[in-house]
Formats: sequence, structure tokens, C-alpha cells
Amino acid sequence: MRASVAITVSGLKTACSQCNLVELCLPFGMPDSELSRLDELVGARRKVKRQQNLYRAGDTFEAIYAIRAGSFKTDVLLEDGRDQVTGFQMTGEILGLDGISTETHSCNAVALEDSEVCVIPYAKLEQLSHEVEGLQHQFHKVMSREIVRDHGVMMLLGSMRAEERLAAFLLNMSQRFTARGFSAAEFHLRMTREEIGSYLGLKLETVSRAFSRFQEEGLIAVQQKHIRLLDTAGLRKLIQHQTAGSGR
Amino acid sequence: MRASVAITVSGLKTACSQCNLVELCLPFGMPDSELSRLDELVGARRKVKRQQNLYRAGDTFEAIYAIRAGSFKTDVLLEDGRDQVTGFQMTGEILGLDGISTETHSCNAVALEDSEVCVIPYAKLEQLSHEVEGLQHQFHKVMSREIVRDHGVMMLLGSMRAEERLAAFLLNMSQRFTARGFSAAEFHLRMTREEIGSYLGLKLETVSRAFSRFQEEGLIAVQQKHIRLLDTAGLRKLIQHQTAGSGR
DNA sequence: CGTATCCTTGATTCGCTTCAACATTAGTGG
DNA sequence: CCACTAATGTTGAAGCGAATCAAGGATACG
Repeated sequence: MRASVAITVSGLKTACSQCNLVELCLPFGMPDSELSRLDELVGARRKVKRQQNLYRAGDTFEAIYAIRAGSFKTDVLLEDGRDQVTGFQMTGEILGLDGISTETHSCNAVALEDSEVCVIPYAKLEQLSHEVEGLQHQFHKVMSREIVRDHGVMMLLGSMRAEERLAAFLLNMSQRFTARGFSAAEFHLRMTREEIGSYLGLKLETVSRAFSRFQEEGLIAVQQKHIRLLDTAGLRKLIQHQTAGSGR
Repeated sequence: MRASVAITVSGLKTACSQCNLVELCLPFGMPDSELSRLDELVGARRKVKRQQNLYRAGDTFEAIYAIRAGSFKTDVLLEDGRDQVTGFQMTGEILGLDGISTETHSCNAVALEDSEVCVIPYAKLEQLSHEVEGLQHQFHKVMSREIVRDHGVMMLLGSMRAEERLAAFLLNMSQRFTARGFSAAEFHLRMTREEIGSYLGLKLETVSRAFSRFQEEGLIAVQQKHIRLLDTAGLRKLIQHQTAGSGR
């Protein structure tokens, strides 16, 4: 480490215009001419160690966060202790949108590995949206994408069986790794079986069994958290016709 | 009916500033001085008959819609024919936010009864957001609220049992009816058992059985779609401690 | 190198689905 | 207005998929 935590957190000046995540992140699709103006947007970067919270449910909402490095999970808690992972987030994705509605975060964001985020003060975002052409629209798109994504998860939770859910999950991860320039067929999951299960509405044993079954069937190769997709077409087929031919 | 359909659809001039739904809808919380400017926002009203689509998945996105009267459901379809209801919407709620992300709607919006919506052209909303103080923030809140709501449904689908889901659904409906000035304890559901089931990730038989069980236990009185909540505290308790005391 | 965490696998139980029959309501046309 | 029909809702019995309970094994971490 080259500097103390205090300095690292607040000191680094950041620049969207020079960030290699521009293709994935909030500025996506904005003309270069406008890009430099976005550099004002990011107040600071913040490092979050593995297992640490970026924010917690109940925290006052002040900023949204763009993941610069690493990955996160978000989860919601019920009074009785049950909790549910609502999403896994990767580089370039935006965290904290849930907080706008009540000025208070409604879920927890936890780093799955040592990570770094760009802090985007919401007030500054609102202000700059008035000045920079296209920023507002881009932000709306990000929020809308989140809504669409959530609908997909609802679909998954509401009408898919265990193995279909896991297949959909793996294909989704693969696609997101691909978009980040990593291999589509081989990747490392940062979350535990229990977290995957929580996200998919399954128990960890069920996730583990499904992994084993996929391996037996030659669809994937599993070695703990390291996954190799051997037959993506097979996985895709698995999702599509659960009750094929039933006509129901 | 006082006019032909064609005239009714396109002719009526609308005014947020005079709408009694202002407390629930997009303009909520905006000062009166700004309210009149929102009147520009609504291009026209559109009537949608029961069972008709307001929009379909795949339609080009052009506008969002505020429900002026009636109610809707939104659902997504999988290629293999399976579908899932992702939400039920009431007066004052906004439809169509899913379309911003790809310029194409990703779900279907269907009227559960003869309904009417205010058409808010998205381009006009973006433009006016630059001019009218607070509108942008208000719109962000609406989108954020949708995200938080979706997380709640994910929680429900991922970690609640059948009766808990239905109890949560009934309490949610009650709360929303209350917010609209209707009775909290007695209301008429506009959707079928199958639609409720789809929303809750259950089969219609399971929904029906849960209704019957609630009635046996004196929690509610059911007469087809007419529901009376007799013991809301009991319903609430049902949600909270499913596996209470298990310590797991 | 020891310990906590995470993962796998088996046996059993339980809740929801499926299949089926029937009841009720709503909608339609004679 | 009533008869007919389709849509919707209820209830029962049987089957199945995932949860639960339980034990052992692999891996990461200090």
C-alpha cells in the first residue's frame, strides 16, 4: 500500500474521462466533449474491504456509487432475521439507487472482495444533470435498467425451478464477465453457495446439488468457486423448456 | 358516455394542478407555484378497456403513464410461454419506466378494469425536468421507489412461504387502498386468483387454499374477489415469524 | 498446523404442485 | 329474461421437488 487509508480515501482525484470503465458505467454513450464535465461528478474514491459495508439499510442517502474495482452484493433484511440477497454488482455498475426514494438506504451493500467505488454525491448529480446534455437521460437509463433487471429476477424466483435458476444465474454471470473483457466460459465466483442460494431463493444445499448435477451432465466444470461453462447451449436449453410439450 | 371514443381519447385537456391524485402521483410534494407548469406535461389522456394492453413488450418507448382511474397489471413473458405478473398498479402510480433503458418496453401492461391514464411523453418530461425545479428529483424518487418495491417482491418470492406471501399481499393492498381514501379493511380485488398466484410465485389452487385457510382462522372474510380483513395484526404476525424460535 | 468456514452428499420430511372433479359466477345470444 | 357456455374459484388426493437434518470432507486463513 502506498499511502495511509485516510489519504487514499479522500485524496485521489478521479476522472471519468480517463476511466476504462466508461463503456459500462454511468457515462456510457455520452460524447467525449461532455465527458470531461463528468469529472466534476466524482467527489472521491472509496475503498471497501471484503465483507465491509459500503452502506447499510437505514443509512442516510447522500451519494450513489460506481464500482471501480471489485464486486458487491446487496441484501435486504426482514425483522425476523431472514434476509435475501437482491443482487450482485460488478465493475461499472451503480449502487445506491434504492436510497433516493426515501432519502434512506433500504438495503445493505457489502463488498465481496476488496473493492473500490467512485462516490457520486447525489446533489451534484442532480445539479450537473441540468447542465450537461445527456447526463440526465443516461442516469434514467441506469435506473430503468435496474428495474428491468429486477423484473427478470422476479421471473426467475416466481416461475423457474432450482436448476433453471442456477443455469440462468451462470449465463448471466458469463455475459457480464464477457462485457468486461473476461472469458465467457471460465470465471471465478466471488460469492458463497449460501449467497447464491439466497439470491436465487434456494438453500445452499440445493445450489450445491445443482452444481454437481450440471457437472455430471457435462454442462459445467466446478472446482469450488471456479466455474467453467462447457455447454452453454445446454444451459440455455435447460432454462427454456422446463415443462416443454405440456401445453399448459 | 358523453363523447365518442376518438374525441375522448385525444381531446380532453388535462391539468395536474387540478387533479385530485396529486398527493400520490408524480407531482407529489411539489410546490403549488410549480404545479401549474406540470400541466404542460400531460399530452393527452387515454382510455384503456379491461383486458386491453396499454403497451406490450417490444413496443417502442415514447411515454410513461400515470394512472388516472382504474388499475393495471404488468407481466413479462418467457419464450417458452411461461409468464409472470411483476406488479399491480393503482391510481396515481406510474407505468412504463421499464422502457427507458432500451427505448423498448420490456413488459406488458394490461388494464384490470376499464381505466384511464395520463400520457406523459418522455421527451417532454426530460425537457421540463431541466426547467422546473424539483421535477427531476420527484421523478427519480418514483423510479427509486419502484426499485425498492421490486426488492420487496424479491424478498417475498425468495424467502416467504405461501401463506406469508398472501398475507403480505393483502396487507400491501390494504395499505394502498387506504392511501387512496378507501377502506383499509374491506376492498375488491380486480385480479384473478391466477394473477395473484403468478405475482406471488404460486399456483392458483394454492392461493385459493390460503384464502380459505385465512377465512377458517378468522383472519379475513372472502367472498370471491371481495375481501374483508378481520385481523390485520394476525396477518402481520403471520409474516414475521414463520420459523420463529428456530434460531437459524 | 490447527481451526473456522465453506462445500458436498445422503436420508427424510414437508409444502406446494399437479391432476381431477365440481361449484359458482359472469358473459352471451336466443 | 332465461338458457347456455365459458371463465373463474373451490376442494380433495396423490406426487414431486426443495427444505431440513445430519455427517463428513475440502479449503482458506491466521
